Amino acid sequence: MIGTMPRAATTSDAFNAIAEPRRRDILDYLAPRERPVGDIVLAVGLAQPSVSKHLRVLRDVGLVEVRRDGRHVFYRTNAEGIRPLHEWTSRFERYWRHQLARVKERAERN
Amino acid sequence: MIGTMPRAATTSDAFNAIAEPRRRDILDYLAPRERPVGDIVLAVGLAQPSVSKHLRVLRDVGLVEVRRDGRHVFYRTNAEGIRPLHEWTSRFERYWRHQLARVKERAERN
DNA sequence: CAATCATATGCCTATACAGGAATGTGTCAA
DNA sequence: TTGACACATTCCTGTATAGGCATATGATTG
Repeated sequence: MIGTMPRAATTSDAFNAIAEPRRRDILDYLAPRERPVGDIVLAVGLAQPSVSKHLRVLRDVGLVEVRRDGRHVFYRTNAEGIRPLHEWTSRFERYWRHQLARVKERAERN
Repeated sequence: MIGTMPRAATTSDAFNAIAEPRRRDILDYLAPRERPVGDIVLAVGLAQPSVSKHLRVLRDVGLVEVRRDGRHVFYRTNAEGIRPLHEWTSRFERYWRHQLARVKERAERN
């Protein structure tokens, strides 16, 4: 049998990958520029193995890219991978703008 | 003991809630206007209990709101809940714009 | 009140983590 | 080659699903 359909793998797509807060922390930290794993460990305050595992997930879904330089491994964000997420959320942008407009409108009537 | 720290609950925040594709389907379907559960069931092609459970999650994180009218329960999106997601992804927007610019640049040199 | 429609909730199971601890792997210096 | 440094991977465990199925709940009508 195929069995049931549990929660999807974190590596199934960017949406699942960024559901984890620490992975967003990592991406935030990497946003300005590439960093070696050791720096990421210090920045996010997690154990090194945990960080490596998170980086593995981010790498599998294409949210980060890797470059090796001697003993150091540098990670950098691949913003292109975040784009689908941004585009999906953009679909609803107009709605909160409308809401904001309504709120303002009400405020101005007082 | 507190135990280990497994994957966060889907109801912990919007990021976790929308990690599930069917929930995004539901939000997409609700985007234009409110709908009763029965219509959502037909639209997403899931069993009614599954849909109700997804709606429950979306409701718990504030991504949808409910209105009851007789036997029918109408759900509508609360775009405000998607906003944090949009804003988080916006942080990286400039990067893919830069990438796009670089790609264009290369193309124009040929 | 009974029957029915529209939803919601409970139970069960296979699956997928996330972190901790220990260990493996690759690279460089002496 | 040996030791140290920088990361990656494996194993283990408690927790959190997502869907199927059965059932409970709320509202409407006869």
